[in-house]
Amino acid sequence: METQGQDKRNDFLCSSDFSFRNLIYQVSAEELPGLMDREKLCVYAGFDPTSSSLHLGNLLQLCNLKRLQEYGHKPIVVLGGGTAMIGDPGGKSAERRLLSTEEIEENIQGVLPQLEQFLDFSSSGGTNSALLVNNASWLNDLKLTDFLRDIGKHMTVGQMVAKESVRSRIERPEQGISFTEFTYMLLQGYDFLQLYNLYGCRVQLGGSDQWGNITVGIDLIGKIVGGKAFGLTSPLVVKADGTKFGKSEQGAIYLDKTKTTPFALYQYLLRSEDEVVGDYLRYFTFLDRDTVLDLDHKRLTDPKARESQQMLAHEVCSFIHGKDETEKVLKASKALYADDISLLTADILEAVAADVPKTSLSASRCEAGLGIVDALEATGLAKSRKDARTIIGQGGAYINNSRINDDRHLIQPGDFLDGRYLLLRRGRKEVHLLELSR
RNA sequence: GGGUCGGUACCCAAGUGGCCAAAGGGAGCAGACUGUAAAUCUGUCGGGUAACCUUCGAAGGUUCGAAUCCUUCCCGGCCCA
Repeated sequence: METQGQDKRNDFLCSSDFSFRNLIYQVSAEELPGLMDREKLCVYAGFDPTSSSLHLGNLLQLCNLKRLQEYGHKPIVVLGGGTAMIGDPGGKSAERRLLSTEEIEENIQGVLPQLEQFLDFSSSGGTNSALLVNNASWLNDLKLTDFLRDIGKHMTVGQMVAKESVRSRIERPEQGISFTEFTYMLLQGYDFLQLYNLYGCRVQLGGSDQWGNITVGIDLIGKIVGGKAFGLTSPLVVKADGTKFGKSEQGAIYLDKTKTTPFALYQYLLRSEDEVVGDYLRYFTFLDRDTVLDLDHKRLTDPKARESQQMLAHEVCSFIHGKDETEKVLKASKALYADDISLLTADILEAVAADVPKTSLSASRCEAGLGIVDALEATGLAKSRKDARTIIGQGGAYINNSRINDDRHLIQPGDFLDGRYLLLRRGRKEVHLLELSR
């Protein structure tokens, strides 16, 4: 439940904590883990503002930075205002659309406060308070000729083409890769060099797809200033079926509560599969080793209790949205998915109104009765009227947790709890609140 | 530039004048079983209550009738230059 204090953490070595959590996929040198235990390092991870909010896919590196900060290392968050202008080919099967400077600026405005929220940037953090920098500050004014002479000269095309991110695109001629994206790795390498020179930053973190980009930086630091830098990548986070973690059918799960409600985030995590929830607990929570092992054990002996899932959802939701919000969401989740209909009251719905998708409805609109089919379609729970009818026919439509089997069913003002709220549900997962306005 | 094969619904892929809103598989969605899990099984899977409407790379044409035949164009694979 609670994040561990410094005292307890010191019982464990930083590197053994990282290996316990399976956070180390690749390291550039065997000596890095030892270094993590003996010295206070400066480490960085970059985030390109390609969207106006961070999403679950960014969470692992954020957690890693925070974890390292708690072990006394100094984290630097690099906001990729410059690299976002170019676009990372890594992990993409096709060339991506260039973002306009306006879009990037807008995204920065969204992402900046989020980054600031997860790490300790205050001076009270001492010598290892976190630092946030935007690589636009050195990339955007970089002269092309300087760049080509100072950086480009140190990399051969052969090395660059050999990188997985580039090769996978070149090998598919129908995709191809533009010179622009081909250059991306050099910019990221240059970032590392800058951070090394400016802050003495010697370690870069990233997902396993960042390996090629990270090694470019290490090479540049070695060749240009004769320095020794390191890279550490974490495994790709996947779901039980092997697809990427953090994406729902509707798209990415965002950390911004206006884009993905805390309720939706909580529900997403709560539905984690048994096979992977143990990994997630290690990656995304700050629970100590014993607690994690205990949860592993309980999951084997009493999987029905789903303690791991609940803990995961609770911890991550608290980390992102705070404890108060999480308590509300917890209450909402219990009530909305309760088998016992009596638990569903107007008060509960009122409390969760902000967390659940909601549509207001004028009283006059349903005086004469609003068809269930229309309601499902209007709220977006069903993508068409036909879809709505199909769901009802299959027994997947619920009003206030009671199944509706008749597609001609009319919603009456009296169906609204306390005359105000009505809960519409599709299948097991999707809910939508109807609010009666007077 | 020449030759050749191809472009079908979210993806893969059958269909080669009417029985085609279009086989099959995957994904998705719903249900059963469970534990708001996985696996499995069932149903569904362009839109419309229906009559019917819109779809098979694009535009034209032939025909009572076209995804299927013809013409032009666009895009891709492979081979040759």
